[in-house]
Amino acid sequence: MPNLAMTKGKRLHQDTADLKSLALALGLSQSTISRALRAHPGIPEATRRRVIAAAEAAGYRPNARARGLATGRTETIGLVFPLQRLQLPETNFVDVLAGISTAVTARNYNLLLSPFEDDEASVLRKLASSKSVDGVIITRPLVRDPRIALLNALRLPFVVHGRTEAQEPFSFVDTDNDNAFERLTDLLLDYGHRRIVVINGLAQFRYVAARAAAFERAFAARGLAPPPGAIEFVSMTEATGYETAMRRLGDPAPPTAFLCGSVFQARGVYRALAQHGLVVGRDISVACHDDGVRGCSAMDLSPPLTATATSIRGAGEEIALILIDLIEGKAAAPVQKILPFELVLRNSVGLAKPGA
Amino acid sequence: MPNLAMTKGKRLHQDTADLKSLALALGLSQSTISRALRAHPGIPEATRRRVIAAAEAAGYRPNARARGLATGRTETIGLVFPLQRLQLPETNFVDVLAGISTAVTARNYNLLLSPFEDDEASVLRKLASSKSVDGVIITRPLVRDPRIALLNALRLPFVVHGRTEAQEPFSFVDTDNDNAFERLTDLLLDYGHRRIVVINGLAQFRYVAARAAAFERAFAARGLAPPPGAIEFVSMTEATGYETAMRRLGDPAPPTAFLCGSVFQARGVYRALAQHGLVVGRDISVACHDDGVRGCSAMDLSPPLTATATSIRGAGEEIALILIDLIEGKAAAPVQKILPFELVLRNSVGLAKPGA
DNA sequence: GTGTATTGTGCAAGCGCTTGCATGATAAGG
DNA sequence: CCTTATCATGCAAGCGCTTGCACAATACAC
Repeated sequence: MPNLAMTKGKRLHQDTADLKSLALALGLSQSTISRALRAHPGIPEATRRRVIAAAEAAGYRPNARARGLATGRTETIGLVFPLQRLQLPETNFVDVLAGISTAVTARNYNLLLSPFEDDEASVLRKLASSKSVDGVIITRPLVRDPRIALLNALRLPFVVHGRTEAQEPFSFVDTDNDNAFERLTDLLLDYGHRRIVVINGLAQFRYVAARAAAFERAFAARGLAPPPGAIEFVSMTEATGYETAMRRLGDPAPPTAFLCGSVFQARGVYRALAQHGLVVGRDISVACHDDGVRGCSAMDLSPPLTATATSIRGAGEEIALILIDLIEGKAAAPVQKILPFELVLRNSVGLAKPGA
Repeated sequence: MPNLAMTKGKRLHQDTADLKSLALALGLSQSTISRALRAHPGIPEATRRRVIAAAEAAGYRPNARARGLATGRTETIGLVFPLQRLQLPETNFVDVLAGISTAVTARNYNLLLSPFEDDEASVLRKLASSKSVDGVIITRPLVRDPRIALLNALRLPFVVHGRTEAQEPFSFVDTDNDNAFERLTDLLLDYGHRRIVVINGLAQFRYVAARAAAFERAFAARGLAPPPGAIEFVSMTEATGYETAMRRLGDPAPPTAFLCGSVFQARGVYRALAQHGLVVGRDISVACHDDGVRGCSAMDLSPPLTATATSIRGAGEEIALILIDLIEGKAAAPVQKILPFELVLRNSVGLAKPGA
């Protein structure tokens, strides 16, 4: 009887490394091997060790498909996203992805990337009905997002990166946008600014709406109303930040402060201000929210930019961990986590000019 | 007998959407359904239509695991990469990933992301023996890369992004680094430059070695020898470009031209030159290779940078397409493709100062 | 009308694993 | 020494699909 355990070393004999041959080689049944490998109770320590040693030597790894078929699990999670988000230069998506990758690796899961061009729903349906993943992550919820209902109907575990309005419960991880923007607005108000322009994101996203509301709340809390047209709903890019700032600086009563949704936009604002010969922190103030995107830190602008800081990568990790917990039954249905932020004061905010 | 084909519409009844129930509902055997769905010959058009309609109505999609187990295929390819490449800000990896994603989506395959921390070999082994993918993509080959032999031994189809020395045949897609660098060097030589500093990548990678050799070849072709210490083997970042340029500008006989491996490095060089009050294209020349990384184009520097241009995203697409062809038997074993480049002349290269 | 193709469909055996239940062996209890 | 609990292991039935082969029905030839 060939003892696979003895043939370790240089040779790779994956070809025959299935349960059956292992069983044959060890003189045990497939069930025993399987249980030993999974550390099921009832298998004596000695046997287990023997099995594990043999498996290792043979380079045995259970066939994922067969295992999946038998268990109904794939130990794979899916990340569903618009293909475009990998193509645009200015995005925090890669950071989220990095976080997810880290968590998935740590938990020994696989990550299936499911980009879509325009029909996200059908990708989700396919993932669900073909049972290629145990759960999915979806991102950037709209203000009212139909995916929640769909995924619930499909009974596919999922975690959303971001919140949304929905009848039904769902799990999400989100930045504390509301409080971050209220805090930033408060700060600017404290410094005497009233003519603040918010360079926000596109209106269809929930987080954008939340930020707008937070901005208004901060004003309202002091019995003030934000100036009309204070909030600009534009994309999250340097170019847009630049254009918007340039345009608003031409206002009859130009803003004394800009509040940006991302460091990308803030960069553009800085460029516009420089072009106008305005010194940030002295002539005009800028603050923003900083997701901690790689290579685009509020700290690296000059002057360094006052911002609410969070780690979008950390969010990615959190999301994946929660999804896996959900899948493994280690957590119950709606896990809702709002990540804290930290306000980091730097030199980009100063007192509003008295005359302004 | 319930006719699933009639119950189309709002209801989602994925729960029972397996072959067996479909067969039952249609009064056909599972084999027939399976064959009809896969357009096997011998199934009359009429039956096929009926089956497809019913399947669609029922939201049926074959269970990927079961199908995989039966066919030995998963229609999934793996991308194996150091987790780190998703964490660093300056990388062309995301662009490659975008290209791969595009191709994979177009060919209706899935993409499994397999990051590793340090032990790539064991990830590859696992992928192979657990049969979770039909093939893998590996990147950035070393000068002599053990992965080739490993993957061949594992009999896992694979395509390498980049070339390497190897006894055995293997498939790859690579930029034409050799000729691009020879061409760039030629250009600088034409302009009279001799004291050129090459800011290359880290020496362990094959493409770095190829570029160094190309540089020397261009000199040799004119019976010249490059100045000693001409080639700097450093990382591909702005910071490194800056530091290296600063250092070399302090040479007793400072370079009259810099040749950079990436736009990232070139940016750093520009910064260093500006700091020295040198005008690019007049006082000193710079050229580089431009992979077309999102958000980091040679065109956007000022002055715009003369460069050999390729599309790293296109390379990603190509790689995935070739791997899929290989898997599907549409291509035979070693497919080796070297992507062309285009030399784009801009304003960053001028004549070497006579006295220099 | 018989013989042979051709056509449409089904049977059943896997694919490689997990797992409920059964079984034989050993240990413990009286 | 027999009974019962405990332990270590195996049997066999799936999981949901694909596919080689067989078969019945129909079409065609003569």
